[in-house]
Amino acid sequence: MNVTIYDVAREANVSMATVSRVVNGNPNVKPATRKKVLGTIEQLGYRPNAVARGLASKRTTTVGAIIPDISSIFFSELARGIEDIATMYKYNMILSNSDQNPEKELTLFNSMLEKQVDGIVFMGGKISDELLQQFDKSPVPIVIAATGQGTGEIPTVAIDYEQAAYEATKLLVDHNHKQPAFVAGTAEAETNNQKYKGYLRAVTENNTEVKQEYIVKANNTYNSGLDAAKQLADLADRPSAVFVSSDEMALGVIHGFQDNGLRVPEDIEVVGYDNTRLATMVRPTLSTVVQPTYDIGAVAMRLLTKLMNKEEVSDKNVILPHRIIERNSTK
Amino acid sequence: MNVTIYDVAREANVSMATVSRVVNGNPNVKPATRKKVLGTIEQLGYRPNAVARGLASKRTTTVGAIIPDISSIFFSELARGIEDIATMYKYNMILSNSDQNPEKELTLFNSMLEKQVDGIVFMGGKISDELLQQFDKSPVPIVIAATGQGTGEIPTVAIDYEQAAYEATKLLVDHNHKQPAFVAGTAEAETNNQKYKGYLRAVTENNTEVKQEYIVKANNTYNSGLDAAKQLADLADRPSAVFVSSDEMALGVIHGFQDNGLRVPEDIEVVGYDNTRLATMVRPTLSTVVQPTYDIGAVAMRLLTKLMNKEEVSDKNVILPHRIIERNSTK
DNA sequence: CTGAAAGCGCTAACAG
DNA sequence: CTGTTAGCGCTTTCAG
Repeated sequence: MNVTIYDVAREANVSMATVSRVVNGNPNVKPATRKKVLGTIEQLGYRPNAVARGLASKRTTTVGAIIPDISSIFFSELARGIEDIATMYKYNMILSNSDQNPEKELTLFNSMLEKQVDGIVFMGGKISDELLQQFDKSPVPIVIAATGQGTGEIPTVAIDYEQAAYEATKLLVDHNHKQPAFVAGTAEAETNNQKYKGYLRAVTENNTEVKQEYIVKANNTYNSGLDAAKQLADLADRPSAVFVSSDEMALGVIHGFQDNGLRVPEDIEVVGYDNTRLATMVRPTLSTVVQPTYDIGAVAMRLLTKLMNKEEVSDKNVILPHRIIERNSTK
Repeated sequence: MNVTIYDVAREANVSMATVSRVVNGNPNVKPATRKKVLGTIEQLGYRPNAVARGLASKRTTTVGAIIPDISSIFFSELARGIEDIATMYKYNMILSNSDQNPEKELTLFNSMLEKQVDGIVFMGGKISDELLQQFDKSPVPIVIAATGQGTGEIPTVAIDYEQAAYEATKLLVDHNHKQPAFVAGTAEAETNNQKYKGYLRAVTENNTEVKQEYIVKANNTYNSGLDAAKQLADLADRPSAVFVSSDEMALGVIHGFQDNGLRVPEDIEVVGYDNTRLATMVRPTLSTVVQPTYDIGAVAMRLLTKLMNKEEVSDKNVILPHRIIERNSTK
C-alpha cells in the first residue's frame, strides 16, 4: 500500500489535519511543526492523493478541453494556449477530440462532468441545441473558444470573423479586383458562415453583381484548396484574386494555381485566414488574416479560471483584435 | 447537492450496491431490478462521480501524456493517435507540454501520479537519469513513444531511427552524390543522434573522407532550415544533395535554396524525415522518411492498456516499420 | 440475486 | 496553533 497522510501523521506525531495544513500551505502551523512534518513527508516519500482530495474538497484542479482535432495546426496552437495558462494556474487539462461530431461532443461533455472537472473550454463548429441545453445546466463554468457562435449565456472568446473577412476581401477589392473569388470552408462551422458574410459584404458594397461561380465550397483542407484552385483556373472568366478561408487551404490554392501555370501574385492574388505557422512556410509567403490563435486559447483559459473562482467578470464575450498582414501572395 | 448513488438507491428501493452493479454492468442483477434502477437513474438525472469511484476502486480510467509541444505538427499527430486509442478503451487523457525541459518533465510526471493516472505515455528528447529513476519506481506502467532511447526496463514504441536515416542518405549516395550534406536537429534529442549515426554510416561506407562543413547543426524549425540552406549554398564547394532531419526544417531548406536561386531537385536534391502532412504541402513535394507518427501514438497507447490490465506482453520494445517515399524533391 | 458495512485518503468545520 | 470527527460518493467483500 502507498503511504498516506495518516502514515505521515503517525510518524511525525501530529494529527492528519496538521499534515493536511502543511501540504496545503496553510499558514496556521508553527514553523517547527511544519519542518518536522516536511521532514517525514520527505523521508516517507509521501505523495498526496489528488483523487481523495478531490472527493473531499469537491475541486479537482482539472479542466476539460473539447477540441475538434488536435492534429490540426490551428487547433493545436489553441490547445497550447489553453494548457499553458492551465498549468500556470495549477490545473491539469483533459483533452478530447470531437471531430465536430455532435454526438461525440455530447458524450465527451458528460464524461468530463463525470470526471468532476472544475471547468470546460469548448471549441467546435456549431453548437447543437441539445448541447446548448446541457451547457445551460452545467454545474461548472464553460468557455467557448474560437467558435464564432454567440450563445448569450455562455462566455466566449473569439475574434470578429465577419469583420476580418470583410477586411481581407476589401484589401483585394481595393487592389482593383472587382470580385475576388472566395474559397469557403464547410458551412457546418459557424465561423465559416461569418467569413462568408464578411466576404459578401465587401463584394456587394462595391455594387458588383455577384458571380456565383466565384464562390467555391471546400472544407479547409490542403487538398480541397488544390481542387478549388483548379476549378477557378479553368473558368473561362477566371478571377484575378481569391480570398481563402484558412491558411492550410490557401497553401493548396497557391500550389493549385502554380501547378496550373499561374503565377501568384502576378496572375492572381491570394489571401488566407488564421496566420498559422504555415503562412510563412510557402512561396510566395501568404498574406493573411491574423487571428491570435494561441491567445484565444490563453484568454479563454484565463477567463475560465476567473469563473471557477467565482470572480466577477465584466465582459463575458471577449473579442480579440485581428489584423491583416500583407506578405508576398498579394501585390 | 448533486444526486448520488444513495438517492437512486432510496428512490428505487434497492441498496447502493445494486445501483452500483447496474451502473457497472455487473450481470448479477435481475433484469426487472435493473430496469427499475435504470428508470430512476434516468428520472433523477444521476451521473456517477468518477472521483469517488476512483478513490474506492483505485482506478481512474485516466492516463497521462507528457509531450514536448502539442503545437508541433509532428507531436500533435502522435497525440491524436494516443487519444483515439485511449478513447476507444474508455480512458481520458491528461495532456501536458514539457518543452523537453527536464525539470518540467519531472514535475509533470509527479503531478500525474498525484492525480492517480492509471498509466503514462512519455515523449521527449532525452530521458534524464533522475527521470529514469522515477520511472523505475513508478506505481503505474509507462510507455515511451518516439523517443529513440532504449532504457531496457521501460517499454518503448518507435522506429529504427538510425536505419531510416541510413537509408535516406543511401538513396542520395546512390544518386551519385559522394557526400550529401546533413542538416541536423539538436543533439539534445536522442533521435537526432541516431539520425546522425545513420547518416554517417551511409557516408563512410562509401569511403568518403567526411567533410565537416557539410554537416550543419540546426534545430528542426523551419527558420533554422532556411539558415542552413543559405549556409550550404554559400559554400565554395556546395553540396548537390542534402538530408534534413525533419520535414518542417526540410521545407525551410528547400525554400532557402530557392531563395538563393537554386533549383530543387535539379541543382540540389532534398530528403526530409517524418512524412508529416507538410511533405506534400510544398513545391516540389518532399521526398522523405515515412515515420508512422499517428501509429506510434496509437500503438503506444494500446500497449499501455495491456500493461494497465496486467496482460502479458511478449515484446516490450516495439519497432514500427519505416520506409522512404520519393516525391519531387529528389530526381 | 441482493443488502450491510467497511473503507478509499483527504478536507473542513469545530473545538480547544 | 493543533487535534477530533464527520463525511465526500462510490466499490467491494462478505453474508445471506
